[in-house]
Amino acid sequence: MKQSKRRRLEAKGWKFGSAKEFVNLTDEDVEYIELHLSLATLLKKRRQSLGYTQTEVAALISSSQSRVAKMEAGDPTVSVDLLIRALLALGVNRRQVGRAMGAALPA
Amino acid sequence: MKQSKRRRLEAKGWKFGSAKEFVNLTDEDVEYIELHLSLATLLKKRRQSLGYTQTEVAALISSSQSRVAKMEAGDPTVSVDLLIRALLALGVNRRQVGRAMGAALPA
DNA sequence: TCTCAATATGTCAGAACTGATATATGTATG
DNA sequence: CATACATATATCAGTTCTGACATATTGAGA
Repeated sequence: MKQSKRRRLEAKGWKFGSAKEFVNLTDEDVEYIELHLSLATLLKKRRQSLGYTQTEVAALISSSQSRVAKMEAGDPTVSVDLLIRALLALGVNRRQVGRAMGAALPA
Repeated sequence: MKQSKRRRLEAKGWKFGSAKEFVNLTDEDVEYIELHLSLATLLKKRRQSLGYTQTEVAALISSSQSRVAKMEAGDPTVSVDLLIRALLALGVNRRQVGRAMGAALPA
């Protein structure tokens, strides 16, 4: 896997295994992170296309603005479960969620 | 939504809101549960097609046989994150995971 | 520049999830 | 039937995730 891709992911705060000098991501790890980021990206796009603020979305899903911000930022402390629940709350169906999961990441 | 579908889901142990007399699932809740069960089904099929036991899969993903059993059974205490990580560990890529998420449930 | 709404970042107690363990229930084979 | 292996179910302490809160940063208008 590409160095550039690693750095892009690490910048979000993702860290695996021994963070000694250099992170060692397996292909599965990368697959998981990219999937996570794909959902984060969709959430942000969906919210914006609906014209909602993060605060409004937070209310919709009984969460908080700060957590919605973290969701959209691809923060590692946010679970895929939460991302999916947020998307469903914004009217995305599971087929669309699945589609997004497999989509290529924006550069 | 159909009564039969509700009962099928409730049987797995899924409960929402006030369990007073009758469960009240929103469409989003159902969408989430079905997505969850779709992944559980894929995991079981994938494991079986690879000829692994639950114990072997557990070792692969640093988990336990009992948790793998719960994963495959669609137990509500299993997160979608864990299901996805298990699938990735069995060589399913994120596109395939996404595809499965949107698939119709077996009757 | 100042203001203000939106978004981002850091922290933490409580809630949810996890692996481990024990044990029960299959389900074959001898 | 017993033994053996696979799977299911229950429980629980330790870990992770969560909403809430505080605060910082950004961006657009006046």
